[in-house]
Amino acid sequence: MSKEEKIIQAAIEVFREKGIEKTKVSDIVKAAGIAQGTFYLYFPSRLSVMPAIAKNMVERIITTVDEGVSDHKPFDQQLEEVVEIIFSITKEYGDIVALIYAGIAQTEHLKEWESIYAPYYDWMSNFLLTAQQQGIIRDSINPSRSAKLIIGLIESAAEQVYLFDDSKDETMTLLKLELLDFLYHALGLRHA
Amino acid sequence: MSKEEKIIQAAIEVFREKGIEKTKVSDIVKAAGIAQGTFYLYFPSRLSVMPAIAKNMVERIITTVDEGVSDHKPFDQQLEEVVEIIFSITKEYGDIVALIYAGIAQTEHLKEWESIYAPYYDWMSNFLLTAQQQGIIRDSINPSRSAKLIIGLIESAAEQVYLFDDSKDETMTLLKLELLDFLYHALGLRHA
Amino acid sequence: MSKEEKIIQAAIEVFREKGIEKTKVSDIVKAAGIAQGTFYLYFPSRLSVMPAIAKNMVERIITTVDEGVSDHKPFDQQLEEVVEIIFSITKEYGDIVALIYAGIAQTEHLKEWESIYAPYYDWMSNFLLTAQQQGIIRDSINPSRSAKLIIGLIESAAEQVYLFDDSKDETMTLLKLELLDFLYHALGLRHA
Amino acid sequence: MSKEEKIIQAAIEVFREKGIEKTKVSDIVKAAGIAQGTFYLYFPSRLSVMPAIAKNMVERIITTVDEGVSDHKPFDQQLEEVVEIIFSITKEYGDIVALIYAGIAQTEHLKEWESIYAPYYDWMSNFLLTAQQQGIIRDSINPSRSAKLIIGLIESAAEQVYLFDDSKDETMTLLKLELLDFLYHALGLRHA
DNA sequence: AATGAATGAGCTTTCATTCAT
DNA sequence: CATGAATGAAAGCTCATTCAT
Repeated sequence: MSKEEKIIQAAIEVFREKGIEKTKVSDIVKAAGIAQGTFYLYFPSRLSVMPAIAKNMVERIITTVDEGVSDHKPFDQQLEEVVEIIFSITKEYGDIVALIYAGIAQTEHLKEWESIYAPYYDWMSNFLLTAQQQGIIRDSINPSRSAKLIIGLIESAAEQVYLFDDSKDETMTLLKLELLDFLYHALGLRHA
Repeated sequence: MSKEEKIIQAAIEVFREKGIEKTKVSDIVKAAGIAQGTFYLYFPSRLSVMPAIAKNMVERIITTVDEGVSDHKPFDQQLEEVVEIIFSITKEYGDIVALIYAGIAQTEHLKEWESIYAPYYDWMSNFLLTAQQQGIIRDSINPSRSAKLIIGLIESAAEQVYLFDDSKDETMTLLKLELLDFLYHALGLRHA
Repeated sequence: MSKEEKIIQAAIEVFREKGIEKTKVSDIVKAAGIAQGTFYLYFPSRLSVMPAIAKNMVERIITTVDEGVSDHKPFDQQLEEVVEIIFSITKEYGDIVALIYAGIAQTEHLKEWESIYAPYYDWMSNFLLTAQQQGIIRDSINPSRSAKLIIGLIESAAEQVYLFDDSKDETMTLLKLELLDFLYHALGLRHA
Repeated sequence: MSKEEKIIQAAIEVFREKGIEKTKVSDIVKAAGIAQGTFYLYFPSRLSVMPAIAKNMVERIITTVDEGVSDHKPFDQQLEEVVEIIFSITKEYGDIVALIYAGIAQTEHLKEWESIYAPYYDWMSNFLLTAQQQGIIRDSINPSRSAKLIIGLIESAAEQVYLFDDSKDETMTLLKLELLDFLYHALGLRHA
């Protein structure tokens, strides 16, 4: 693992543990097993790790979604899988993603967030396009625009559950079902 | 305006201008026209203004939504108004809300966010319930759960446009239309 | 003694002891008996004390010269006194003046040095003018321009002796005599 | 040009541009086109280039003076040439000499300054001695001691003009004339 | 001899908080 | 209630120096 990767991994670890404001560069380098100065050979300032972390996280998310969806299953079940995966990712990484978003929001890097998310939106856009071409979802859907809506929708639902709610399992299950139903209707799902 | 309110208004102003991490207590008190020490008579620490700001902001949002929706119009037009309002609120306040959310996320106050948002969800929930009782949206909608979904959906769409996009008007209009269409389908809208 | 004066006195003391590069703000505040942060209430940066010190030093020098010269004595003896005084000031303060000049030279404050020295030059200029009006020194002397030459001359001679030479007393005495003789000739001294 | 010379030249260049405190070893090596570590093969520490630079500068000065004075001209014109040269050297190198002196003053190398200047004083001393042997300047002059006085005098006059003054040409010309007149009288110049 | 990545001690500066008035 | 000078802990960052290659 390169020094840069070490720093990113260590930063993720420490940010999760202590939050952003309380994470010092000294904590990161200690966790990474490198010297204080070495940090600054790879990142020009404390907060500039943020976009790198974000990229790393989003890549993980995309990989997980991409690998987690079963190619052969019908679309409605695939969509269910997508929701499941995003919920479970949010459960696992949601805090850190929220944290990082917060961290980026504080810097001048906000614009980068968009490009970091781009491949995620692309994946969803393709996912919708395929379904549309097979006549499974309504023709009036614009895949690329709806991709953003859907990701926003699922993520915000997941955040509701994991970040704020006292998260009784039941609450989560119910919201997830409501969400799926919502999505099916929104997409005009026709059973193929 | 009481000193406390002065502090809150000043804090909003300064946070917007300089971001959270870069806003010092000294900036806030200067903008508020009070002495450094006075701040601590009203708030125990620098970040403890955050929840107060949040509350203030969300109250404004709810008021705006509540007053902005025309009682007598049909539901689909009301929904359009809601979307319009949330978009325009996000345009105006989105940066500060994101900031505050970020600020709160960094503290132990995260849980408070939920209670601050509660009346907002309640409003939407009632809005849906009314429509449902009038048979305008599908029966299978659970108003309270869908309220959260819808607010999350609309807000994330608005953020897409205003925080990240280069926001050509066209982009915004198209996403808004897609969103409305999405919502109409999701809610199983029947013209009354 | 005001906090600002305390800082200046302490800074002089510490700069002499440790030199400029090795003097930390922490040393100064320790010597001044104040808190680290208090320093920055009075001076915006570590090196910005320099001009203040310089001013203080030059004021001392002028006072010493002014008080040290006997009004009633003949000019040649007064000039001897001036030389004596500048030599002894250089012995006492020369290191710190050199240091400060060095310190100022490193900053953007160099121009200030001129205005700090101005009253010193003025004193000398008046001293010469008086003598000239009494017909004691040649008429072709321009008091204001020669004032600068003479101060530069005496100071550089004194520096030679105290900063570089191994400073045997004899060396010093001889250079001082040479200097006086040099000055008498230069000024075209006529015994009144 | 050897690596060592490259370093010295680069250091001169960078010190002039950025001042001493702000010049980093990394700046010097970049300007010299060598690697960071290579610096330490030639100089044991950052400030140890200083005496080398000083030596280099003073050698240049002596060469310039020595070559610039016309052997065959009468003494008073030669002296005028000396003044001219020292003024023009100060104009060109004065800042860096002041800087270096400052730099050396901060280190333990101060004593070296004396030996660096020695050949300069020697040149002037010989210059005076020759004139004295020809009966052109007064017998009571001690060439070696007056050499130091005169160099100090001319240099401080030149510094006045170039480092501090706003240096109108007129100011400079007048001070230079005053200085020459001052010197002629001081030396008891007799036209041969 | 030359390199340049890595080091880590240590600095300046900031700023939330306190408290005597 | 209000003030604002004073505090001092704490952290980001720099950069001279080293050393494995």
